[in-house]
Amino acid sequence: MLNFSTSEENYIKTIFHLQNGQNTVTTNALAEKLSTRPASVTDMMKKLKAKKLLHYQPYQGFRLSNEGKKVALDIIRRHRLWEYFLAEKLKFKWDEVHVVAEDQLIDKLDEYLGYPKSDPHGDPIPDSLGKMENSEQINLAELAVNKPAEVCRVVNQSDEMLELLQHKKITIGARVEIKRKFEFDHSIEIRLRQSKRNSSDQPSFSISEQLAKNIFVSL
Amino acid sequence: MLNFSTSEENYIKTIFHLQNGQNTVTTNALAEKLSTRPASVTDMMKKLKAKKLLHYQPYQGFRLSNEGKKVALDIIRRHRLWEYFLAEKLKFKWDEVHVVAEDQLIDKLDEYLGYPKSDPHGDPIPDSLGKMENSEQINLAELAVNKPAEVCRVVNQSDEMLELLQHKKITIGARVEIKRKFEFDHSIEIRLRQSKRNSSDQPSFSISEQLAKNIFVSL
DNA sequence: ATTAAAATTTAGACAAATCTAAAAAATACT
DNA sequence: AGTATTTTTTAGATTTGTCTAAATTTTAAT
Repeated sequence: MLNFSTSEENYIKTIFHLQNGQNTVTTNALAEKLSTRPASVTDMMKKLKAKKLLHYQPYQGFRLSNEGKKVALDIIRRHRLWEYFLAEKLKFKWDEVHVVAEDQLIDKLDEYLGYPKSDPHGDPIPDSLGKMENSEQINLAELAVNKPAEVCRVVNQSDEMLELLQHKKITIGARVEIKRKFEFDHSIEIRLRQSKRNSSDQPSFSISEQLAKNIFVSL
Repeated sequence: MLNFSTSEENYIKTIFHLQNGQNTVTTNALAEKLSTRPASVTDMMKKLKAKKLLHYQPYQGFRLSNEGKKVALDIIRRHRLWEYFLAEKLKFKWDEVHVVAEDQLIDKLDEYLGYPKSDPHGDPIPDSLGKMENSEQINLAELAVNKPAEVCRVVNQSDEMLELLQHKKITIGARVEIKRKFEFDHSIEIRLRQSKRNSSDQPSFSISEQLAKNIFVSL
């Protein structure tokens, strides 16, 4: 099934409710229900007709096609399950569930979840005042093998370091991971991970443990 | 705190992550991270600067203002709590939580909630195939006098209706009966019956036939 | 210190969703 | 039936977020 914008979904859902049975829905009725202008309704009707979600002849009103009804039911299902969740789990009053503001919702969700301090990836969750546990930064030499991390600080500004950073394109924010650690010469083999765009990994290269200790990463 | 579009939020969150510490973020870095074009980034930066969410001088990179950081933390909080919920309650794998599709989400939510058949207003919830129970319900205006029934659905969510429900404590599942119908002004006198147990009746009150038509009951 | 390359911004365009004002069609009213 | 009123549609504009291509600024390299 295709994808619809929030606006399209709103129109579809509202038409479904207005066209009890097989009645045809009028432009004005729909405009009023959606608090919009008749002209906007007409515009949208053309689009929904083009997507075969409804039957529509100019000046004749409209009704959902079978496809449109399917979409409507899917939308209604989502909205009602969501409202059930708000009332049943987050303890909103049953007549509040329509107009729950984002902030309220998040605070209740936080409460419901038991004020977790970090998300499934281990990233810290700020509290409602924006306070967040300092995500611990560790130096690159201490990073576990194969664990991607983000370069967040470089404390040594020696020529050697700057040379390395520039040459290997290690920048703040770059994602890196360690491929291997070599005990015998205290070097580590690392690799930059490009963003999704360019998903082909860069070649790996080695740097000394000494230098690595000056590069800080966060998970 | 003001309101931001999804797009703006994405930019703010991403800048926050890129500018670990007090570094300045570059146009290209941001464009790559967001899978968009540098020109689009510049456009958005102008907007965010106008909203005082970041410091920005052309060609000089940008960093979030204090206000911008506050907004970023709020966004991050929401996203991480949501991911925590997906993983902890809906049992998504920790590495799936980023890219959960709407359909999957709703099906898991349905499962988590125990496949409820109606929402907090008593409206039936379609199943994943779009099938919906239509239990025989009649509207309160059509209920016979002195015949107790159970409120199972309220279809009109106008302010007037919500006011009435709250004031008179009419809730889904409440037992009601009609004491009299007044033809002359199209009003009906109704009374809530407490549970069968406590049969001490509440005071009765009148509501318009018009409103009553929007309250559905089952016998 | 110029020049070449890379990064960034501007200019101009487009799609989505809305609006106002005006035109056209349908309906209601003598 | 013929006019007035209401409803609906069209035309043209606006806002948001994006894009491409060209211009500009910064940085790197000889």
